[in-house]
Amino acid sequence: MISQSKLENKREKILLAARRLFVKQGFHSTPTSAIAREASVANGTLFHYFNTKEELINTLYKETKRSFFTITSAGVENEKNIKRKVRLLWYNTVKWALNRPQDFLFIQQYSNSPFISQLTQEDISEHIGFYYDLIDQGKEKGTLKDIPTDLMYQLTTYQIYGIINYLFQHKEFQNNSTYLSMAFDFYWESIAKK
Amino acid sequence: MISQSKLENKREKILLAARRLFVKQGFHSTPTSAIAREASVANGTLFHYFNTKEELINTLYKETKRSFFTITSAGVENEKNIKRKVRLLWYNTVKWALNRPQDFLFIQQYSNSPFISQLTQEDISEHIGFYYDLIDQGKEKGTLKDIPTDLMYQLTTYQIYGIINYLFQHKEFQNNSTYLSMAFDFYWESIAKK
DNA sequence: AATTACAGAGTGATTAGTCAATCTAAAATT
DNA sequence: AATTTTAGATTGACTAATCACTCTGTAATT
Repeated sequence: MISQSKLENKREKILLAARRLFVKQGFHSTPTSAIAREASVANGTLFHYFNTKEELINTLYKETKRSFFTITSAGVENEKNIKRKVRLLWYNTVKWALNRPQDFLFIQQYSNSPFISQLTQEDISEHIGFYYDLIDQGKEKGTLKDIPTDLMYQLTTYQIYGIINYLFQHKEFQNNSTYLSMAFDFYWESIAKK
Repeated sequence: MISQSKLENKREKILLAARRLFVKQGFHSTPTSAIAREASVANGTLFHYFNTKEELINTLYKETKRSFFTITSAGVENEKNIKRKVRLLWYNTVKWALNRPQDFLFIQQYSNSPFISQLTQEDISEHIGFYYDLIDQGKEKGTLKDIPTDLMYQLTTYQIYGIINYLFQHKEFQNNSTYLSMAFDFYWESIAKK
């Protein structure tokens, strides 16, 4: 079906254009007209695919987040111990962010914005169980420190944000495996039981 | 001079009102008219004190940030060793955020927004030296781990953000000294040399 | 023939910022 | 001490621009 592919094409172009502009200027200072222009479609076309600007933003967020979870959790289940699971998750996450800086910046910006709706909150908790289970497993086996699961989740999430933002500012280290390895060790030591 | 005090009064009222609304709704969805209304001043008065909305936002950011540095670094110089300095800084920061959630949320939101101007960046680096020096001292004395100063700064900053956001969600722990102490220990262990 | 994709001019609402008029209070003059 | 002058504070109606979204017509697809 050609129309189907065309359909997906324009919809996709609008989403990509929106993300590019949102990251650069923020939601509220990016008019829908600018998004349409950037996507090379007419103003009305945007509203053909998304009823409101808010719906566009929420869709973009949800699709980005889903892609994030799919990519970063790939293969983690197959690793045989906690440390290897955590390491793979860490590397997947860092690589994801470096390969798709737009996505990372968009999510970071979005999750700190007062724009967050219940929808978003629910959407997060949909995937969060995966992380909580991993932390709980690690604690049970005595591999990870015995601090509250949700606290550890929060702290490690922010720590990864930290390293990613650092790597954005220091492009020279992005492919430096020694450096990345050091950063992971720092991370691991902070959560592993001595 | 009474007029002087009145002057400061309205300016202050506008800044406070702006922060309240920005935290709730974000910059771009908070019209200047709403700020004026919230501050109980006329529309024109806002533009008497701030030439543009952007100037208002930047002023608010700079004043909040200055207050942050003043409060959180209070007394740190007088502590006798690195761990005590770091601990005081940590507690000052956490308390600052818990006592002034509006300020914290505003800064967090602002620093992740694409709104950041060069001005802002310069403004940050004005104070950042204090932290860098502390980290360097700690590394020299062998108290802190030997990882790049700016990386450690980034990681620890985000880690504190993490714990603060956690405490916002778990008000029951905000005055629990055992809990705070555990969180600090976690923090300290992650940066201290074993 | 019927449905869906797409276009882009058009609309009412909202916005940042202006402006001319009024008020206030202190300084200058009598 | 009483008065006038002056400078800045404050107001809110106003404006030009911009915005999200609609509507109507056309082209493409089934």
